[in-house]
Amino acid sequence: MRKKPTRAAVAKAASNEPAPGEAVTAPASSRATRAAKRRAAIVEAAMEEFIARGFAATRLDDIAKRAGVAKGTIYLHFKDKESMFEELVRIVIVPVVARLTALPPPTGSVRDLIEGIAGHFLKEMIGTRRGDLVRLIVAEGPRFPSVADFYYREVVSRGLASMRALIELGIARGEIHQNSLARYPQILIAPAMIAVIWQSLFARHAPLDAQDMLRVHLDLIFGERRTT
Amino acid sequence: MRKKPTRAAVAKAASNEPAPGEAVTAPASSRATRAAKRRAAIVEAAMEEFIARGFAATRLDDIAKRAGVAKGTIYLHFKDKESMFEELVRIVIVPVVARLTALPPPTGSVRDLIEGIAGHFLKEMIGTRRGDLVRLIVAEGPRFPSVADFYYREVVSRGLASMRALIELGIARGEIHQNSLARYPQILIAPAMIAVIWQSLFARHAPLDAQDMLRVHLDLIFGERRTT
Amino acid sequence: MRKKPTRAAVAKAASNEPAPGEAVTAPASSRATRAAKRRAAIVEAAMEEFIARGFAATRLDDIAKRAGVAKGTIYLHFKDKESMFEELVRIVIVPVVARLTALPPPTGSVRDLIEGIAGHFLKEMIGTRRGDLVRLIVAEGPRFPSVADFYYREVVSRGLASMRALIELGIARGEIHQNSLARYPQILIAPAMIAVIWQSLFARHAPLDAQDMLRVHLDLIFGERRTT
Amino acid sequence: MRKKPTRAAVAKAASNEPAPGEAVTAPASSRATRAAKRRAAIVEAAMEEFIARGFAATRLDDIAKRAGVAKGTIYLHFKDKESMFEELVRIVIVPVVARLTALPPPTGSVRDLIEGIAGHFLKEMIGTRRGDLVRLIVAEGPRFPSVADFYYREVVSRGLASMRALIELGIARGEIHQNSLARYPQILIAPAMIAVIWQSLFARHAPLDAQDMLRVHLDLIFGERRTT
DNA sequence: GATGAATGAGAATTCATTCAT
DNA sequence: CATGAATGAATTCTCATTCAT
Repeated sequence: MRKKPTRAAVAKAASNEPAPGEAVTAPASSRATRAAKRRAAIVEAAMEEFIARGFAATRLDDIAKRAGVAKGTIYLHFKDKESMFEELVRIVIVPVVARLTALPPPTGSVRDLIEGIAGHFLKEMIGTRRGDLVRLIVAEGPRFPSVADFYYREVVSRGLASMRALIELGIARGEIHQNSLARYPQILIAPAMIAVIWQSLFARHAPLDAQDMLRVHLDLIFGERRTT
Repeated sequence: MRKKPTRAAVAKAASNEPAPGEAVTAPASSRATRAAKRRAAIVEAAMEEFIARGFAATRLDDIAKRAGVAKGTIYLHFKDKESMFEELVRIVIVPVVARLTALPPPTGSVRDLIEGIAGHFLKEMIGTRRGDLVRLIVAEGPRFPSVADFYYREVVSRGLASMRALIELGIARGEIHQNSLARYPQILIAPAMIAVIWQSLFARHAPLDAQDMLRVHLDLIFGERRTT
Repeated sequence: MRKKPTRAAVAKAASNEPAPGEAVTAPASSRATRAAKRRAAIVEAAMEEFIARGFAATRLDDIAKRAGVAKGTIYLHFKDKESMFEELVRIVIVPVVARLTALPPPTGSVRDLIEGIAGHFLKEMIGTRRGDLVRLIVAEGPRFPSVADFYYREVVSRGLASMRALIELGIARGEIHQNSLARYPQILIAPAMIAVIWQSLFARHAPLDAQDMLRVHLDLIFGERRTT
Repeated sequence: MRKKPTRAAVAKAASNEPAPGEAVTAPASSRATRAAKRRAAIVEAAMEEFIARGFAATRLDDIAKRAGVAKGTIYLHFKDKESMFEELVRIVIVPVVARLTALPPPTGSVRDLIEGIAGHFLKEMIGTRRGDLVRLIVAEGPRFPSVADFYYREVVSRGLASMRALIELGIARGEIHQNSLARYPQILIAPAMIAVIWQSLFARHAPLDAQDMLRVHLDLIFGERRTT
């Protein structure tokens, strides 16, 4: 799931105790921390570049420049461009997964729950790095099956499972009347996905109020709200 | 100092013999016809390659090989790789636009109308070149604004306008009860789009019955059908 | 996925062993020194090739081969072929300019002065790289206005100014009787230029004794020497 | 001396009598004439292009376009680019040679004679195609020995012989006092050559009054004119 | 560990030349 | 004869990857 942690990374973790008798000014972390920071900088920079240009058109040179490291340094952290890309997606997606798993405090109506989750999701996605990441995966998926696989396994299937659970809860509570919806939790997600893609492609032609669209869509599922 | 009969040339020479017994009226292919065929072959090949690899990773060499022409021939038809890509999208999209415009024979219920259209759309899109084209545009759009623009202008805006018209008709006829839906025809389209993208990314993990999902989604909008 | 020790790299590694018994003080060539040597090698090689074939017909590949570096290395030093050519001319011309500026120790007769200068000039130019450079500039000047400009500014205008000064000195001292000559210092130079061009074009048909021709020309200006 | 006249040219000259009984509206010339015109157009166009861009950088496509013929037509008249260039120079130079040979109507003083000839030469050369041709030969000579050879044989050696004859006449008549000048007729020509080259390289920096410079130079040889 | 100069395979593009029409 | 579409060798330039310092 996580890839082989790179020779270098391992070495880093293992060795590099300050030589005995050497001044240990910067407490403990020193080397290891700096390395970690570098790695983070590379990941961050790479993500920006990959999103902006796609895999093939991204130059390691630019990543290095943006990350403030030398080109060679990248190879201390990643085997090559391809595995960098694959690891990258993993690294960036993990926190998303965490949030997905740390599900909802099941209070209030199912609609409010979903509206809250989806609203939050949209806020995080629209016009954000994260939203672009989705587009990146759509774009490069076919050439990086392992990325598509990972994304499906970690994000899509889990997300859909959560949605399905919520839908079933809604049905059980009588909030949702259409039983068959549980078969296609994708329908619940679809407008949000569309909104994300819309932003990066057509925002300048026709801005889209994703939150409002979400509400309309939920009205479809839960029935229109009484504005009372 | 150059030249040699070339596999392609040979093949062409061979294939152009009219089948025995066939009328030899038109002196085989006129020069213009030949050129047109070549061009079509290039377009076809290029589309395959671009879809399979994305813009940057596609080699003109491969396009040429697949189209059965020499590399240089491509440059007789297209200025360079970029404009080839841009023109390509236009060329392939135009027939789609035509079909969009030649819209509905307004018979029967709005639901049947939409189900017919969307069903046809899905059948044409899923697992087809055309579906992949959508993914390609999503993937390359940000780096080819002119492509995104064109697609928005010719396909998206028109398609949405049609959908909006249908929704309004549905509302007027009392088939659709949620007026606000007319504000977001995207919602009508969303599941179909999702299905298209799903196919090219996740089909092997979890096949998706797009037609069935469409029905469920329409049930959401029009109310569930009595199975009577 | 790349690499291989490369003839050049091997050669370099071999040649850099300090000769046995040689002082090994300076740790061979520092990185900077190496780079400078490489650059010099490229400049040298490029000059040879450009002179031999002209700008358009020169292949970067050949320059690289002759310089003993990889093709890509050239691009670490020069933006592209054109700017390489332009910089090259500058680089090669600068020392010439220096010598032009470090004028003459004004001893003896003006004629002797000029004969000394021009003789030296001819010795340096005829059958030398430097002479060919002049031809190269004549050849490529129209397509490289910046080169022609540079050459005019740095060499031609300065050279003519020096000549004019000498002519005026000659007039003042009564060695030159034709005042109008100061208007056209080009006349002083002309035979030398002709000689330079002659060498590279017609030497094998009819060798030209440039030094002797120069003497005859100076006789024209200063009056024939008494052979006493 | 002249190259093989090209299969096509020969054929053209030989055959193409109008078919008997055919209307001979456009008298005699018809085919042959048109071909000759074409050829002339190609020569003219090629000369323009070669002068403007040099041999290597000139595209046959551009020559064809400028000449108003198809690219293939060029190959009916010339074997390939190289021999086209070589023949071209010959073709353009021949009339020059003719004029050189049809030399002097030996009237008046030698100085007037030379001033007339050189003046005419300058008028024809400066800022003209013909002047640029000289530069072209200087530029491409080393890569086209046959061109340099031809030019030397037909133009340079003859021109110098003429000059030498004139100088000797001048010496015999007492107009020229420096006997050694006859050894280097190049000196007589040098300023004119310089002027020609100057025009195409430095004219925009510093215009040069070639005729005036010529006069000053002749004053050097013949003594200053009394303005009486 | 870091660096970045060097490498050279690879890709886009050009253009002289051919040849079917 | 003329044409110009087609060819593909040749050339420039890029960039992932390596490795000496």
